[in-house]
Amino acid sequence: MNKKEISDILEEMGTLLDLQGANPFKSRAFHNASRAIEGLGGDIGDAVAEGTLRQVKGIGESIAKIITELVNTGTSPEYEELRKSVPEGVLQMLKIQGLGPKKVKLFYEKLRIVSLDELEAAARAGRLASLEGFGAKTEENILKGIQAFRSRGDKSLYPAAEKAAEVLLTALRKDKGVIRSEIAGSLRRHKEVVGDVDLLLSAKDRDRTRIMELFTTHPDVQSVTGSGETKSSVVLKQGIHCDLRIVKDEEFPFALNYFTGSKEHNVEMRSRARRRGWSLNEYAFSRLEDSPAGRATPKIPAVKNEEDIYKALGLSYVPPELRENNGEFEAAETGQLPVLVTEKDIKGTFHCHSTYSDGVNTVAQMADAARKMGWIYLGIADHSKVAAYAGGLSVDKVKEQIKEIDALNERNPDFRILKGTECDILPDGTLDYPDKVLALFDYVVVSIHSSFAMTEEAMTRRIIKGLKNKYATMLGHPTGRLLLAREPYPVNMERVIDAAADHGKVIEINAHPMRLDLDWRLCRYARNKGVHIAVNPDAHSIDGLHDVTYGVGIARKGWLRKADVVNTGSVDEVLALFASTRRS
DNA sequence: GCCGTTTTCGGCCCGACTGTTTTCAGTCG
Repeated sequence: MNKKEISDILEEMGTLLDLQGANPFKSRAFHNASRAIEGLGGDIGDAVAEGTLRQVKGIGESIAKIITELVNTGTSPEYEELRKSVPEGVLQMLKIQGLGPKKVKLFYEKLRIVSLDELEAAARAGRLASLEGFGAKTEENILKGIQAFRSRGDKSLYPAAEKAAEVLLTALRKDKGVIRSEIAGSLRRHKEVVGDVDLLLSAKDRDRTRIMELFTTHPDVQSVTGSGETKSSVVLKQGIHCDLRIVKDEEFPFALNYFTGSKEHNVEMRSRARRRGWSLNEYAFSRLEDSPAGRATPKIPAVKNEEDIYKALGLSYVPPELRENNGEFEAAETGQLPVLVTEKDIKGTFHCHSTYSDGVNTVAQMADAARKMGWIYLGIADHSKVAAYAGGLSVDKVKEQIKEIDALNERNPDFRILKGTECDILPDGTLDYPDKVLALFDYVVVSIHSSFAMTEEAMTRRIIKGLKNKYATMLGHPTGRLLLAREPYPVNMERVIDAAADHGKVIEINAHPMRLDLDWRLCRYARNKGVHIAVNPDAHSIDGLHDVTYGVGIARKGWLRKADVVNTGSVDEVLALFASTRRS
């Protein structure tokens, strides 16, 4: 059992204790332990074997015992006992916005509701209003919440799906029979949320069965929903659906193109092939029987890779992220497609949390992980004082953190930790620290965490006022979609971007795993206005740094080049840009 | 359940919002 699985089980145990109405501090201990394990560097198996678990803050005698059992046997009596106490459907109800353990417990105990379907029926029938403290409005909100949950479905966020896909591909590539292999589908197109993972590989016919078996028996596979010679489908332990297709190597470019999509892009590709007298499918180009009258069908060119397919159709190579039939064909025809920013261009990032506020790793650990990713700087931007729930920093703490960062920088001259803050924009548009405190930082990320129920006009003014502060550098999670489950707060982003352009401020693409933010249209709008864009993971742990991939995807879909992204610059370039944001 | 002593018990993050109340509990970030 790995770190993630242990952390998830501890989290679930905490939730189950909440549902039982156990001592809230006990349940919190489990939630804390879950976070502690998540932030643990190194292998959990090693920690158990070396007996160093108890040294981790938040892990005491009882939880250390549970973790040891989980690692050694795959389960634990305490966990099994807790699971038995609550039907599975009850846990699902907690995923509905606005429902917490207290209300769910009430539904379960008073009305014997044990599934989302039953909850929905009860809300429709007005049976929830019979409970003390519940009324029509609550029922309405619950129905809305269920609908939102269902429409969201069992989709996964990009970073999680990408990680799962890489693990499988790495395992499959070890088989000598695998010639070429690639992630396909919406994941390759870098969609923010993906429904399932498509893997494609090429191999000789005689190797197919063996490779398929390697796939369906992989340790990450929970259940096999279909298996054949050329296609198998499984559900992974993370709940992600995953398909594997195996084709002949000469078919690989066509299959990769076809299964990458999008559907709209494929339709246009095929129609362009037809105009040349060819037919295009997932295996090959072929000559049309009835080619366009009066014209000789051109010879079908040899295709070795995807680039060759585009070349044959008179197009430059279209990166997967742009394949939406959204202007990419026109640009590819005339050689206007930009060279897009890549993950390798990223030299660091700015919006990360540490143990000073609600992160699980120390500043030093975060910096060390960033260095190992090949970055040359990392900006720490912990919460400001009003965000008490997240351990927002008092002014004294700010000074303490700055001192620590200065000391770390002195010791490691080859890596730079940048001093930032994620400062709340208060309801009246002022910032949560006075100017003389803001002046202490290298840069200031301003963002909204409270009072979401404003009119669009009021919210837009609030954000623009916050952003216009002399010390504000960058707008954090800009489109207000704080959670997948939550509707974005009302804001006119075009006006905010215009204001950022006028005052030389930066807009971030926030890539927190639970957040869907600046979408690619706004990204493109900002670029066209000359606004600088930063790709930030909003990482709360060393693993969270990986989520920068999410923002890179959005940047690519917004047609951003390396030069458009702030964090492709050197330390000096970045600091100079940040200094320039203070002129206004 | 964990932590850290003022060292084996007592404290553990808090302010705003919502829907229901008429003084507050539950949820969220």
